Amino acid sequence: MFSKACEYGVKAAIFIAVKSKQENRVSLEEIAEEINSPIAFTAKVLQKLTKSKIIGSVRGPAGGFEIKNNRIAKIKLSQIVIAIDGNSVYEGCGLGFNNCNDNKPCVIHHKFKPIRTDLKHMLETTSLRDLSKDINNGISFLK
Amino acid sequence: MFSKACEYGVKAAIFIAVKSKQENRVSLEEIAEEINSPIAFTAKVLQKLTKSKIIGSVRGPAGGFEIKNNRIAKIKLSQIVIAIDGNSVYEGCGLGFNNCNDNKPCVIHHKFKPIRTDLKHMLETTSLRDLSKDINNGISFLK
DNA sequence: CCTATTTCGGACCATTTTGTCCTTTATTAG
DNA sequence: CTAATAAAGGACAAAATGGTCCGAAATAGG
Repeated sequence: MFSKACEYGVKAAIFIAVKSKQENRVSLEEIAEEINSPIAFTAKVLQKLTKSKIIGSVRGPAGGFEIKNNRIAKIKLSQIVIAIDGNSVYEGCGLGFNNCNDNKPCVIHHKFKPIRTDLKHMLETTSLRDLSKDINNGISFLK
Repeated sequence: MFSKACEYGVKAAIFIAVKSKQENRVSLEEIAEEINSPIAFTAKVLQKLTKSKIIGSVRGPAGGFEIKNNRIAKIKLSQIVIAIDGNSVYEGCGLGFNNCNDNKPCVIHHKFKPIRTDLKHMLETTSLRDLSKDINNGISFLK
């Protein structure tokens, strides 16, 4: 469904949100440790999220990644997915056509449409705040 | 969502179903031409579908691929997807965990579950017959 | 039986994705 | 200013996926 890079990105963003609410910044190493991901590869993913202004980063001692508290509820899963995987999940046709639409549908277009719509809606309405709640409650996990 | 191989597999199976209803067998070349796919790669995909007994194949002159008419309504999209991509679409967690379930859910488990369930249901209830109808009516296309 | 046809199947190549390493750049503290 | 720290970013390596090529095996017709 999503690329590995995107999976790491979502997990990392949630962890950064959790930590940003509590205390301060988190380092790349802490993140990779927490979400059980390869360090250098995770760095690349975080760079994408930083360039997309989804997370903030500060270099040097006591630096790391952070998300301003007032933004945590505003950042939606859709933003992270688009920043990393592009909008293929959104626009992509189930059979890979790029000229498939309501007027000129591929054979499975109408079967896929409602599922895609639901997925899109879910991604656009689920915020980092929603997801970080369960972490604090110990209900869900990241690794 | 699905691999290229799987996309070709679905398209090919639908075309074979359409042709099997009308007349006789179709050759690899005809299939690749019709669904606009690389010939040799399509051959590999068709081999998988043949081994999975989803389609039938006959070698030699006037050979090709076919689906017995009484099977067209019974073959569901889910069978093709599983034969080619495995059951990752079914069991896979949205964040790639392999130990994620209702009791021990990942952060987005509950958000993903209904979407995955709908997708599964759609794949399990959509048959080659359903899909080949629109082709004959000229409503949908394969390339 | 021979030949043409068509799928089967193994080996190989290309591209994309995933992952590593190392140098540069920014920043903080002493 | 210097040293230590941590992200940025380029170059490279490994693995997975997508795709090609060619000979072997099956089969039908003459």
